[in-house]
Amino acid sequence: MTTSQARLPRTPNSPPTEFAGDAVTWAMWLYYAEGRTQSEVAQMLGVSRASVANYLSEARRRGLVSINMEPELLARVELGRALAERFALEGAHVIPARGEGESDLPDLRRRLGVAGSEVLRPHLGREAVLGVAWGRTMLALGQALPEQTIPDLRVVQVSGSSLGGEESSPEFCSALIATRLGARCQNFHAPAIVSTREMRDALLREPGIARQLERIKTCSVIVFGVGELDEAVVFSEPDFLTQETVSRYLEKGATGIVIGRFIDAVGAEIEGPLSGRQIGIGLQALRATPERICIAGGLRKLAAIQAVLSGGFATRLVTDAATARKLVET
Amino acid sequence: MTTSQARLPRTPNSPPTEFAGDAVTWAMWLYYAEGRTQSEVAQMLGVSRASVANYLSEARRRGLVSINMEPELLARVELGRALAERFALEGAHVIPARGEGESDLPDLRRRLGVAGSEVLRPHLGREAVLGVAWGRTMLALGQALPEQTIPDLRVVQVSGSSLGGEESSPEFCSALIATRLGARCQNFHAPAIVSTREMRDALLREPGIARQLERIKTCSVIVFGVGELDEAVVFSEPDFLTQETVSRYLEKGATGIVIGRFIDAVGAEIEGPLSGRQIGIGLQALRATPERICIAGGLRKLAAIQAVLSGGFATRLVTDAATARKLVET
DNA sequence: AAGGCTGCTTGACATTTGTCATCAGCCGGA
DNA sequence: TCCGGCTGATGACAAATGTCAAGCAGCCTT
Repeated sequence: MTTSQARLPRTPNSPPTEFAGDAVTWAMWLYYAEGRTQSEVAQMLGVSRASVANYLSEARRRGLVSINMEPELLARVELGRALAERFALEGAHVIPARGEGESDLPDLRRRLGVAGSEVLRPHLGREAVLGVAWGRTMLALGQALPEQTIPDLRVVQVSGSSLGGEESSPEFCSALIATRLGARCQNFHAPAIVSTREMRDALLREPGIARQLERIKTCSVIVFGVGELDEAVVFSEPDFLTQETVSRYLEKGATGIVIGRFIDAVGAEIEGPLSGRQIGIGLQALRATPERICIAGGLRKLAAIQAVLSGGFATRLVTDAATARKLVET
Repeated sequence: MTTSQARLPRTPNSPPTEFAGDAVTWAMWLYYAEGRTQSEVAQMLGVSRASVANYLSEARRRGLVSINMEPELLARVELGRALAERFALEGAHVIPARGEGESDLPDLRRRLGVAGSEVLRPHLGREAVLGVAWGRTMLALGQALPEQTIPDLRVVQVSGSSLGGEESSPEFCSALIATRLGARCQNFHAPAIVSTREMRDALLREPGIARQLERIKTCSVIVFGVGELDEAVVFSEPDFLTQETVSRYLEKGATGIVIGRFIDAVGAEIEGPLSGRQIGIGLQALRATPERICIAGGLRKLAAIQAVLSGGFATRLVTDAATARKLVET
């Protein structure tokens, strides 16, 4: 025989009129709406607390109460999951899409930068080597990074200099990011594009350049953006990226630009006027880097981002919800 | 000095990419979406369980997660509260409104009957005396009552017989309800309306009739419906409730009928062709009853119900959501 | 640098909650 | 009338949770 105490006879109380005949609803109301404890509710209903617990789980089962997450947030998390699944990424971070339409690009870049800095952070232990590409999104990343000092961190510029506008040039981006992280910055002392294959080959034989290319191979993580490519795009690099040049690549099916290389819709490199004249990390070397964080958003870049992901160039992606939605739909 | 154990150094884990930089979101996801315990979450985030508890309450405070009640249900409960407040009732029970428009009246009555039986139940202890009016809603109440046996319960017919259709007549309603409750039924052995005042006065002097009127005063609870009144309404009592009679009352501002009495918009009794010729509980006697449960719904009865409530004839109301909404709006 | 202040984190503890075997009441069949 | 099975409620217990004072780190002021 157990030592259980004698079962108390209970006289269930009659519910207030508004809950007539429905103890489950009554209990639910007292618990969820009035914030009472199950013990209090049990006392008010005149039943055991265990019964109240049962009523409440019944109410949840019936869907009378439900716990909802912010749908926006939920969607973003699931978009991130879906992206990672769809493109075999290690992870994807989706930031809120501001309103509709192609609204405020600078703001989008700023927010991508903030998110990117969060995604980047865990990969920046000491002894880490961070490769940095170039572009306005990378600039935004640099601006978003908090000032700190990560001991023994190295920042490596992964492509030759003077591509892009003044501020978003490779040398500036890597310098800015290195400064913010309190890291040593190792720059490329060569242009990104030269006039001839011969010139490139000669430069590659230069000890400083060769060393930089070796350093690139030691990168533990690399961050890069994506350049979109269509008839309307113009580059602030008048010497080589002329309208003419771009058109040639477009004719061959170029869909986007990663670290200065033109790729088609599935991520294959496209030969063209610039082939053999570029100095900087190649697509093979990129893919050989352990962590490759791609930061890019905005629907204009949709096709380009898709190309990058299809090519397997990224292990992680930071993008906005609107773009993410389109990406998983394809 | 306390005996508290040395504080463990913790190394917070870095979040998956999709939650980059937001431990609160990460914790929330693991806890609410994946259903893990706080301890598990704490282990995964690499923080103490107490911190997880803090994160979660932060998430709730920020509204990232919310517990929602079925809005329909919530509205009904609050309508009940509002009705009780607005009309100084002890309580009001609001049942769901089926769809829009004046849909299915028999179904509405059936559901009102079910709800009414639940509201009535707690008032039916032994020694209780239940007064029963008449009408199709009372009939529905009778049909909804479960068969049972309440010892020493008495059911009292509160107005004279043969008003309303065959089945919804006072004598049938009280008999049905008494049968269902296993109670003794005390009927009125007189018509509800007679031809002259003299006849009524004479009947009131009859011992059986007088005794029944005394019994009415002993009622501990009375259930009644509400009759709407407009140009279109027709009664199945051709002898007295002629179109002509109804018109007379309408001219005087009659808005509804309670237990056979005509009342205006604020619940005052209206003198008219039937004055002094009715046999049954009067409005004063009704108001003297401790518990007065009014069961009535449907927008056609809106004005009539409002009149009844304004007159203070009910202590409790059972109605539908659509009607309740209109009632609290006035 | 020292010191105070603020905000976040933590371990400990009391409370609250979920669960499970058990039990009373009820129904239907023998 | 008895009996067996079924449903829903209960007490007890273990697990999960909320809360608090104390601790620590960063930051600003002095």
